[in-house]
Amino acid sequence: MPNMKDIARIAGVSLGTVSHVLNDSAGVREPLRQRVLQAVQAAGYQPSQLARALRRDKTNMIGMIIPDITNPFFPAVVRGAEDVAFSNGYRLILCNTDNDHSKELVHLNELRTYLPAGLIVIPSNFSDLTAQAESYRRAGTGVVCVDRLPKNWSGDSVTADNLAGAYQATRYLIQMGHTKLAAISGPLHLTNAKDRLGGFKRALREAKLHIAPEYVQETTFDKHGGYSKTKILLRLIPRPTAVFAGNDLIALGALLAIREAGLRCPEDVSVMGFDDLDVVETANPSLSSVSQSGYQLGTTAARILLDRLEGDKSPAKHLILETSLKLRDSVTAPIAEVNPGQASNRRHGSNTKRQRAITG
Amino acid sequence: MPNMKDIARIAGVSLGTVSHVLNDSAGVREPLRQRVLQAVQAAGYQPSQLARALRRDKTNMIGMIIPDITNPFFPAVVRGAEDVAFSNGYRLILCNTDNDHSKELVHLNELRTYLPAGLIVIPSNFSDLTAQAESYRRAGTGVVCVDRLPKNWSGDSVTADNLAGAYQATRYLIQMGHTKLAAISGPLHLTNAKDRLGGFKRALREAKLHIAPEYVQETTFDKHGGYSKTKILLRLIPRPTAVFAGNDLIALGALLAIREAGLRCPEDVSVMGFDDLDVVETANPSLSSVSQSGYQLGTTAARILLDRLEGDKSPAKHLILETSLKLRDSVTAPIAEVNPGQASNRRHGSNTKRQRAITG
DNA sequence: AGAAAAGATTGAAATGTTTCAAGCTGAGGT
DNA sequence: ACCTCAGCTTGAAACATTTCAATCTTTTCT
Repeated sequence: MPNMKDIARIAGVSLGTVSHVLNDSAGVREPLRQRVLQAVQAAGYQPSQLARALRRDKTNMIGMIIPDITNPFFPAVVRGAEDVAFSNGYRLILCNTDNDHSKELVHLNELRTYLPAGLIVIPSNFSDLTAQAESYRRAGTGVVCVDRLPKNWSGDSVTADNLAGAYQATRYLIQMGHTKLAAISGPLHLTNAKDRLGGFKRALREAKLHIAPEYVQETTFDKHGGYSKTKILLRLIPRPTAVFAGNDLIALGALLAIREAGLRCPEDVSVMGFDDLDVVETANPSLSSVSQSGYQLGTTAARILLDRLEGDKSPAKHLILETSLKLRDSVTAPIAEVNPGQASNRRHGSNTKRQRAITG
Repeated sequence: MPNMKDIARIAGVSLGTVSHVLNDSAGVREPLRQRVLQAVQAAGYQPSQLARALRRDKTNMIGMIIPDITNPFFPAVVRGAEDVAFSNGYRLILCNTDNDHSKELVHLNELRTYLPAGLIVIPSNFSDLTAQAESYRRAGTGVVCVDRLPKNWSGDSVTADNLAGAYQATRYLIQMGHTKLAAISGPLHLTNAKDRLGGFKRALREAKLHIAPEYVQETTFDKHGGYSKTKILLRLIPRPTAVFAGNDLIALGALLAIREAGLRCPEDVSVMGFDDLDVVETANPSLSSVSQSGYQLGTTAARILLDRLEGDKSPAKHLILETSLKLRDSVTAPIAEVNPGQASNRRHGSNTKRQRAITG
């Protein structure tokens, strides 16, 4: 691998000149410039990112810390971030925390020694990111939080409008005629889970519907959580006719539990998910869900970070992205109640293209 | 951030001694050792990975190049690789190629300037990895290929036993009584697609079944490909009673097309997938599939790579991981043919736990 | 006890950049 | 023709480590 010294020799100029040509860091007269550029071409020279980073005290790598790439919501976020980062010359270092804040801490500490230009983080459970980010920021490293926020977070963040999305979805369920609603929330120490439940409750309040506390269950954001909590909900009397799930995985678990209980969705129980993962379209039945764009979450976070790296000193940004309601087959009016026509209509049209988006 | 010089000063020793203590690169007498260690503790010193890499001419980062993290099969591979890499002190740089070999080339070239310790690659379409890897190897950087192989690949590789998996699945379809079989293959320039189709054809040959060429369709490894090719297959006369899909996404697309054609799966058409993604369990109907472990693909590749980095000079390894057949609701005997009892049995038991694994 | 060998410690060079101060060149004004 | 000044160009220092050769200590053997 040729280095800058080689280029300097080939072009017959000094080391400094080569550097200046490469970085536009000082005016270099055209003939010299050309000689350098040609030498670079001829030798196939590529500057060592390592040496450059050492000297500059900053790499062009972005640490991306997420709970688990295997969770179907996160890949889109990562991809969004990678696309923006890559096209601006940055690379992504991927770290999985398994939602374990001590593993997150290990990543945070070890990443430091690589001098990343910035961090994009989906915080773990009980994340201590707020404290850690402080020390990163002192070193001039940007930190952007995505999807959910750790305790006391005051830095940049990008999240979906979880509250509005859940509110809208719940209001829709109520409009369809449901009054026996239940919710299965994600872990309530996560801000996104909390906001979603908040939206659910607000819609209930506005409709003057009261539900007993056991109609709201809290669990982990996965299929098994949805499955086991749905089993509990289905034993309640009166049985809920609609379940608002904290995310799609919970909703898929709910579907399983409903089927296993010998009940049908949506005839006996309607289910509403959150996230609108690709897979819910092929679920049985296809799942109605609150749609949020993980990809956009990722691109937006990366964009904010890059702006910071380019010197944006404005106060912390808290971007909230819109959600929309995707209606499919898992929600219908409660059976033998108001609007039976609409209900049956909804049940039979299993044409895959049927899908309405209510935005805002 | 304290550096080694600070530690040397605090401990009252030379720079070299600190380095030796930290790397065990030379015997250091206990009292000195302790002083150094204490100084490290006291100052909270962490060595700069950058400087170390510059000097050693090698980072502890592993470049992971994959088509698209958003494709549901790949996250598990990445996660497997990350787990092994992380627990051995390595970090993963994630690069998406979108199956575009020129984008792959860009990544390959740019990664070089970071001096990665190794590369784990799921090659893109028409990948030129073979040539590129040569230059990496000359620089002492290991390259391991996963899931599918580029042209003329002779280096380390880890793949699933695509041929055996497809063979087994097809034989099962034949055992169930199907004679009108069809296949929707992934792009045949990809080795995994080719092997799967090979397995399919071998099973046909052994059973002395002949099918016209139009019963084998080739498409991309995604839902849309499966959807559009299934539409073609369903128009053939006689209509196939079973479709072997090149992967689960194709199979999910097939499910859509079948439903849209007013037909039912499995009653009218059985569908067999490949990969056994998490999501196929909740598909409608739940999908029978050839199961392969993406996670294990990832861990195995990382393991091989790390062994190489630790000096394993043995000849190129070509690991082939076993697959197993996961039976769910999307496959049944052809209707009104042999074995009607088994068929109806299969159709009605939609208990999610029903699932048999036939291994080997 | 003395010499040799083995082992511990050190200082400096080297890794490939960027950047800063200093020196150089050439143009423009007198 | 000389001076000034601006703009180029350069060489060297700095970044934080590893490693090698050299020096210094200790141990071991006679």
